[in-house]
Amino acid sequence: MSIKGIDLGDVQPPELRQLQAYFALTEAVALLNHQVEQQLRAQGEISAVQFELLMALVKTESLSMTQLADGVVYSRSGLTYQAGLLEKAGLVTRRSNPEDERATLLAITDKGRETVAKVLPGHIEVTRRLLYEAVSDEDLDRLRDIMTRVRDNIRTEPPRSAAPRKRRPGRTNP
Amino acid sequence: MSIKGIDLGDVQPPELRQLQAYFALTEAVALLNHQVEQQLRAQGEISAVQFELLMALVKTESLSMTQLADGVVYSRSGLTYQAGLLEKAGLVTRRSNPEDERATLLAITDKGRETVAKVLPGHIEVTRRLLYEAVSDEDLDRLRDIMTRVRDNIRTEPPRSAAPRKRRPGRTNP
DNA sequence: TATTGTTATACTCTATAACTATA
DNA sequence: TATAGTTATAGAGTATAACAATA
Repeated sequence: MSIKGIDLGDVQPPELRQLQAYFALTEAVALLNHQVEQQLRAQGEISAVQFELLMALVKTESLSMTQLADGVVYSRSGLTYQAGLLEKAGLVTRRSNPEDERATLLAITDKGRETVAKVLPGHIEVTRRLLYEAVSDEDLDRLRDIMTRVRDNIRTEPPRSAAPRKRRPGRTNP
Repeated sequence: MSIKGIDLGDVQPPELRQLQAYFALTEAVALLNHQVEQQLRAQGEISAVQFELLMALVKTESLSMTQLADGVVYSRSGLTYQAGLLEKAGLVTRRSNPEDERATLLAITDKGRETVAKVLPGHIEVTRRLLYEAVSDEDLDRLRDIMTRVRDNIRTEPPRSAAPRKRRPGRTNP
């Protein structure tokens, strides 16, 4: 198989279909993220990352940095940076964990909850218009199942560069 | 419906399912992109954006900046920046279009083709391992169809912030 | 006047490595 | 010694606005 103009040699039809799926996937998500960023910034003055962090905190009341990092793709320093921004904006608090003085516990504030409440309807609106409008309910469930599987697949086996440090005990190799 | 710990008020079950799909989607793609970036950087010293641009040029031999911008999420200046990097690396050439001296035509070089050829097998390998391994052939086709529809849906109607300037004639409003 | 592209600039974000403190 | 987190710093990337040149 060859893509017009270049000899792609080993790219066989199944791989080509995979490439198409991959490009459609990443392009769609890039466009989607772009719009979501705008909406979150406009209505809540937060980024998509910060929204993710707030959503994680909303569900749990208090998380350590490490626990939070498990849900995001960031380096530890990047997370510290974002936590700093959120704290400065009054959306979260940081305190040390009495049971382990090394840890920092993050908790969402009332203002943080307000921000989530303020931003969430618009977020749902945007994703509905851009994502779900083009997708049947059936496909939506399928999409969720597929991507959940993909996410779990990526999260399990391969070395996560987002976690240069092993979080789980029992592993000693770098 | 409420997510533990906060009253999310208007978030009804269907919206909740949508949110779950959205988060799974973006999280999976973020993880995926991360790994792909590493592979491309390691094997070809290019970023994912640059890979996208090269792939677009491989298929067409010559594109203007505007045409290229249509396929990416970038601002014009961002594209100029990336084109500059690619040119400096010797992977593309820039020349002006004889038929419209305003335009800049990009073309991939032999070295650019070599880079694509060098990087593509690894790219396919990574996406296969991370994306397709968790997905049946059937689901893959479905995923491609769904995301293609989503992409087209986003690209058509709403105002694309990536194109602050209208590319198509006949629209005069800012 | 509208369009194509570049430049200058400022800013956001991310990662690496060194560092502190606790377990 | 290993782990949790922060800081310092450097680099990549992006966007905005002003600009030059062509249509």
